[in-house]
Amino acid sequence: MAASLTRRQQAVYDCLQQHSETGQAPPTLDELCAAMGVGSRGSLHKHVQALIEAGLVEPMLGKKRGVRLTPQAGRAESGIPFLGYIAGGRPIEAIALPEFVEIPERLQGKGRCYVLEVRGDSMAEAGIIDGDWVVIEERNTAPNGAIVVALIDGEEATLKKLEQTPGRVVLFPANSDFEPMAFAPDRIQIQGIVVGQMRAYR
Amino acid sequence: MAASLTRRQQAVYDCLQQHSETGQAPPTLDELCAAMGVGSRGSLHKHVQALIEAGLVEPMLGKKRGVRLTPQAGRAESGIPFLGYIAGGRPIEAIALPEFVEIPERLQGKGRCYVLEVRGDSMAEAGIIDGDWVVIEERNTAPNGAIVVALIDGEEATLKKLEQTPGRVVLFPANSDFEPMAFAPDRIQIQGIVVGQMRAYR
DNA sequence: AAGTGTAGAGAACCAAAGGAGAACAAACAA
DNA sequence: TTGTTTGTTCTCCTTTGGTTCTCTACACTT
Repeated sequence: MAASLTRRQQAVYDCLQQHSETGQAPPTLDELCAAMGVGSRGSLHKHVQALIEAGLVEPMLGKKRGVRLTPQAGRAESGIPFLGYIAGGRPIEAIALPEFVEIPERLQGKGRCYVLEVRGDSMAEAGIIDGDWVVIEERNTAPNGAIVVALIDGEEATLKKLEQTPGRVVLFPANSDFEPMAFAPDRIQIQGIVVGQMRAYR
Repeated sequence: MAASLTRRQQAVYDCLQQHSETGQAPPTLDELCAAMGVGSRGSLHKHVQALIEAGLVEPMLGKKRGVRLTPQAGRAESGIPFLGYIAGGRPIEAIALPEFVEIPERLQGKGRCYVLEVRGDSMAEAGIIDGDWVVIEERNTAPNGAIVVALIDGEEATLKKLEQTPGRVVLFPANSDFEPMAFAPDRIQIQGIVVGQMRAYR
């Protein structure tokens, strides 16, 4: 996506951002034309198309026509949200007001991601220890062997390695002090998988 | 390579750098001409070409036309450099040209930092495993218990936990398959300490 | 004086960027 | 329904800007 924008594309993008800060509804192409001194919708549309391809702007909602541009909502704060803490056997402890943290692209998944801080050493032998941050990609399925955030009976959230067979789901801790746990599939709900991890030494 | 810039080339380069510090989009040749009091694009282009060959400036992205000069090379990138690989018992294996990676502030030290990729599992029990990236803060001293990049006899670089007593330096791996190693202090040179670590799951 | 390297001017070329406007289609309003 | 709005696609055109070229001028060396 690194294809950099041309001048005009940049100008259109700036204009959209500026407009979005006013909190009003996204502009129509004609309004944008007027704002930028362009006489033709068709011309402007090319730039907008380029922005869409660059991933900087979201196309119209679904299939509806007669709708306006929506300059990608979540882009305001860059980074991904730090949501709280995860410890085996308790619900995720959310913090009141999520902060946003900058994450190297390398650690990010494709979908929506968030960050949790790990409590406890139940995954220590997989290199995830108390106080580490894990980057979670929101998903409800996961391949065998992945480290997942699993919700047990809708209440306990836990970080474990996943092994599924038809009719059985086993959650493996990576710590010989803990035992693997087996469940019927309908008791387990996968909330996301670990795509990245990091740790600060202080 | 960058040995001999002519006076005018140097001037153009300075001008480019100065311009890049304003944070604005790179100038066109015409704009550069105006800024330097030159009347002809063709003349300026020769200098720019020389800078490109000297490796001081990146040419247009791909062969895109209508695009501007991007004086990439010499300037300060955001992020910190990824320098290469560290494996116990070998010199740090540097990569040809360092890339820059964005690192969350949380993982950064106060001083100059760089990133290395860890080879091998000699620190596995400290949660640092093969393929992890570690953020190193450049220092030549370290407190006991810190994980450091240590240079042994000026040649082998290794990642170990440090324990110093007067007259003796012990490097502890965090893996029971490996043995601690003790050295006379003058054989060990500390190159930096680990301030952060991260890992991508793929 | 001849040769060499640096510097500028200006013309010509050409592909990309940008724009105008028509025509069409889907959504909506009356 | 009909007409209007708005996004989309298309063709044709102008402008912009990097590239290449030749020609000239100056400074310095041998």
